[in-house]
Amino acid sequence: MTDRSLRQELQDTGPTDPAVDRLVEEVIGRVADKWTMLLIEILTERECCRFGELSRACTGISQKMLTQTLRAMERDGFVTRTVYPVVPPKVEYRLTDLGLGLSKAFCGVWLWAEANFDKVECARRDYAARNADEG
Amino acid sequence: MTDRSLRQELQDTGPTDPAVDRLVEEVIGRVADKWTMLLIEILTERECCRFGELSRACTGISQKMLTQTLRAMERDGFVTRTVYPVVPPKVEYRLTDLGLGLSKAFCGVWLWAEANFDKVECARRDYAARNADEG
DNA sequence: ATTTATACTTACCCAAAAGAGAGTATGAAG
DNA sequence: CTTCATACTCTCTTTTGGGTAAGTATAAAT
Repeated sequence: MTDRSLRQELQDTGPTDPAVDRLVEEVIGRVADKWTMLLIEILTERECCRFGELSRACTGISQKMLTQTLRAMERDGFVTRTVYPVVPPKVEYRLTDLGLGLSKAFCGVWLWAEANFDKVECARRDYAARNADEG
Repeated sequence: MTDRSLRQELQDTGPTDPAVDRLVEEVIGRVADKWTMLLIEILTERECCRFGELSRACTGISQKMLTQTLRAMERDGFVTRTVYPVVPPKVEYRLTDLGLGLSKAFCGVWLWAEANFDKVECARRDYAARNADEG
């Protein structure tokens, strides 16, 4: 894809109504979040997860953040939350179609990150070196 | 793309070295940010922008945040910053190849958001209604 | 009777993020 | 001599993010 066609693809999606713009940006702001992206990736790979499983898979997340992020994802329609009335409690999370669509959209970002994280590291080293000399 | 092939596409990218995982997640954490995404989109559409132009295009951003985000983007190698030694100052920002690649990766997310923000709104209404009754 | 397991919820706290607003440099225009 | 333009930078304050730890419910296992 060329720069030109990319620019067009972004512009051809509509007459960019400012109200729609705000809504789109709100959704982006909500979804462009590390934990949300990670959880969506995990749920894409494992399909169906209990709370504890997600907790173990999502390295570094606290219980609080996990609960909080999952609730937000449920509210936004990305996951379903199924509570089994047993003791001890059992709750299963799985992606909805909407969540799966988001997962596909994120896929490109993950692939880009996997392919380019080394370039980012390089850029940081260069920047640091440049600023040590001249800055 | 089916669920199955998406899962495979995510898994086929390598033996998932935990060290690489952490680096990838760090980059994602850095890049999955509302302002970064917005600025990359604006710079994709306009190609070359001065500070003030970005400030006007990126509704709601403060000067401080704009400077800060642009610096981080420069450090990570997504934009170049060209300073013209004139008065009043003139500084131009434009995407690097790396930044353009990221822009393409984000493209899917923007298109998804434009196509699905209404479904998210729906989901939120449903969730609120459900919790008003039963919660 | 006590422990265990699970998925939370609540309360408290700190650090980091982010906004507001003033200050800076400087040459040209009036 | 004052004003203006631009792209910051600095300081101060508020807001948010996110961690820790304790509490809850309850049936089954010991």
